[in-house]
Amino acid sequence: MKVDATKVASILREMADLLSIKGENPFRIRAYEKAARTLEHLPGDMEALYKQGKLKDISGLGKGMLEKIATILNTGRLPAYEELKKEFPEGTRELLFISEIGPKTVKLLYEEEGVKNIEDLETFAKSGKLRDLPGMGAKTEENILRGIKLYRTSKARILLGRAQPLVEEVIAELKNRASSWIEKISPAGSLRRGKETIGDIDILVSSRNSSPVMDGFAQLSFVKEILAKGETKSSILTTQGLQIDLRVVSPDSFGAALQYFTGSKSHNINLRERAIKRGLKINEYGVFTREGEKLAGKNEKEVYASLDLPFIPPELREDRGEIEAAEKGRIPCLLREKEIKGDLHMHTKMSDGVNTIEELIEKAKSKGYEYIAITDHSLSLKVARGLSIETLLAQIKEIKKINSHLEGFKVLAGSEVDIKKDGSLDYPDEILGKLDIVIAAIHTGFKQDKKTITARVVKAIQSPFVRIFAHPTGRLLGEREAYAVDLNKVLEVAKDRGIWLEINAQPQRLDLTDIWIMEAKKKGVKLAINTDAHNKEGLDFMSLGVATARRGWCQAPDVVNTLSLEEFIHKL
DNA sequence: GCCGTTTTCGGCCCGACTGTTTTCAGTCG
Repeated sequence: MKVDATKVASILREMADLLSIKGENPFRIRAYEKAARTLEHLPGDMEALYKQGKLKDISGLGKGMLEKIATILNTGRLPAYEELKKEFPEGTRELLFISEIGPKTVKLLYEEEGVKNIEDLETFAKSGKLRDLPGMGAKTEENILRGIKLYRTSKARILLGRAQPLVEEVIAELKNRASSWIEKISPAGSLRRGKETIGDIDILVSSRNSSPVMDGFAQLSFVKEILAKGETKSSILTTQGLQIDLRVVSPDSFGAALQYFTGSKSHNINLRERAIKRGLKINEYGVFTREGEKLAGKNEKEVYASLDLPFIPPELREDRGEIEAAEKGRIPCLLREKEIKGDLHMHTKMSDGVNTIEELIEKAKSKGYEYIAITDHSLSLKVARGLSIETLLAQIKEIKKINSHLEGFKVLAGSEVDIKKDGSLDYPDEILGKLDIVIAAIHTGFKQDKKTITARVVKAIQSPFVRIFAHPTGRLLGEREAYAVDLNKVLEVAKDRGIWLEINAQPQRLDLTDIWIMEAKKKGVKLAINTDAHNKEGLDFMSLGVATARRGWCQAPDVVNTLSLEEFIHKL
């Protein structure tokens, strides 16, 4: 049986939860959590890395964890895990997902009252007996019932592309209600780190008087329920069921608080451990000496500087080696959106888009681009009105004509050509040869096994006409898993053949993912950030693609569409 | 369970808010 990193990670994570219910040493639990997180983000084949002895070099994977991984790899089972599951029935772990309920409460409920799943809990709370347990009361009972309801209706994480406009609205309205008390305001949390999905929204404000800001926040038009309201921290639930946390600090702590609330959690833990080693203490108010003297806090730069580190961009703060890189002065100068000079993947109304080529040009020019590629769908993709050969030839002709009127801007005639199930391309070579740029992509047969689909992609990108492999994993956030393709193999072939991999900037795709972008960069494979726009507004998704690229440590030279028109033409 | 520029034992990030308590435990991020 083949066991992958995701499977091992989920076992370790489950063990962490069960150990916490058991009341084990919290640091032991944290070790399991960290190991799980590490494996979840592991690029490449875990088993291969294990066999090469490379896993032991990863911080957080010690002797004990490696033994467990080995046991799972060799036997497909883990006795320690099975023992734990005997102690606490299946449903008890799920109780942890209910807000207000933590490990202590689960243990109490299970051992004292035999509550072993959410249904039991609901019955027990409704009977009014929960309030009689030690440390519980009527209010807690009510909160738990609300938590159960929330859990059942809870929506998944929301897309970065949806969270961003929402947070802008919230900030605008908050400024409206408490403008004279707000000095600075900024999103924090995973939104600021540019993560592809967001669990809840964090906003930070600096103010000399928090009460009016908190009052304004509690009165926002989005508020369905106020979950907490204090001097420095308040939380609301919006009408759409999204949680928004607001923190207010004094201006001289804004940087420390922004650093702290931007996270990630493990980046912060690393930073704090570093502070301790230096005899310092770091919290959301600043960096302090043992004697309590404040060394930094006003802005993030001085917070990092007080720990002898250069500023680390938020997108890198994921505990993926950024602190070590910072120590060595190797924080890359990350790609900026204004460095993007073109967009190589978009659709017109000839296939499944809504705008004309001219409308797309106008929008692209307004973004300061020097070139775009028109890449409608190909022949056999009927659902997206793929272009017949005749229509494609007519489009190429039209583009030529348009180009003859353009100065300092060029439209490339392209196509998003389907990779058919056998790996062949959807237009004959003589047609592909007439195009300026060919993007190959998979739109059917997602369920092929790893070997088949990898061979299919490899065959396609060996075509001399293909320049870009689009949305390489095919995932749709919240809808569809990535297909089974072996990206390590694809990267190897792409490197050999000089194929560019796409970072598709559609909010639901953001594909390649940050981890694989890092891997592509490591292997020397160039990337193209494209919006795959189906209307002209869609070109604005570029910022999401850039954020994802930044999370993958990309610099301008890693991305082909940062090249000027003149330079780019030579690469085709 | 992990880890080491106070290194093989003894630490391990830190504070706010709530609800239950008469001083704090549990949860959360």
